[in-house]
Amino acid sequence: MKVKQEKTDRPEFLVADRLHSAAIHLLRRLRKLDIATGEGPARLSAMSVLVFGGPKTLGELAAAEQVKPPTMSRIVAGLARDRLVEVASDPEDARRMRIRATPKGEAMLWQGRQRRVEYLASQLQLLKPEELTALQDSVEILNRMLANWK
Amino acid sequence: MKVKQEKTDRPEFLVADRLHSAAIHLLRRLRKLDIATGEGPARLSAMSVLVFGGPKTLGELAAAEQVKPPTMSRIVAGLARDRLVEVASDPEDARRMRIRATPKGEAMLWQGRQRRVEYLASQLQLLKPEELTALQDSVEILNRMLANWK
DNA sequence: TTAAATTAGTTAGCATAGCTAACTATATTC
DNA sequence: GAATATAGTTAGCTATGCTAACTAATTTAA
Repeated sequence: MKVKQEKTDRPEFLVADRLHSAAIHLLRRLRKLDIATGEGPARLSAMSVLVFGGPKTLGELAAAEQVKPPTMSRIVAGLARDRLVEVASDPEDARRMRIRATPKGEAMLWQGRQRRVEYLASQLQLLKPEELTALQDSVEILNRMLANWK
Repeated sequence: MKVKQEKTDRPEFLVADRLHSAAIHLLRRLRKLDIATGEGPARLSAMSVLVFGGPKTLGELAAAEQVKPPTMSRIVAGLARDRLVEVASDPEDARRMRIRATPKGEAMLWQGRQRRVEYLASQLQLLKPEELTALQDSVEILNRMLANWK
């Protein structure tokens, strides 16, 4: 362990590792709440893109979610089966499909978000106000960084 | 959308949602690096617990990773098959198993971390120094919060 | 103006990772 | 010694990721 000390002491190394760990454990816990909505994280994330970003083609959705088309194809099929999205073919190009959230889908997303935030908020209460502020800022830094990744 | 404005304007709501989104997208990207190690995130996370926390029983590992025993049982079986961990029965209690990382397992973990940090570091260079510092602090706040969750 | 190439999405089939229910084996308790 | 409790496993389901190979539609080019 001692010989590897120089490696672990590099600050980006530590940030990378701790960030990885935090993301894994955060998602594991939030996933349990999401089970109550009856939908998994990939579906919720796709719904979120549709609700906040408006209708998208399958390819656009796959790109936004950084998954391959077959993966998104199956996710959309599931959402459509549950009437959370509506699929229509693009009149301009019959290969494309327009995917939009239904009112049912929007409602589901709001409820899930509500559930998540109520749980998270109860935990955030344990933080000092300045910690919450710091976290808030960093989440935006993180999201900006993620948005700019190649 | 307008009618729901009060909800979305609550700061914890926004932090929760953005954090959720950031965690999902961060993990999707890191997962792609981890593919190069030939191991999935659950395996890497379990290895990390073993390497940094020392040998554990299956139940302890499952608890640390917040998954059910059957899930961890399969993960450990895969790690053992690949000789990344060694399993020995506890002489005190034959029901228990002592799971420890092998040198091969430790090496794999170091390499994966190395790969991750090199990728992350290249992205972190795009941040201002004070943003990196802020992120670093917040990751610790987050990890503390996660550690204290019931 | 057809033929070739490209693009959008689907289908089939594989792996990982989560779960519950039901099981085996060992320890503990009464 | 019998009943109960505990540690892990096995079987089988779901969801989510992938690649390879396909269909259908559009665009490009001969």
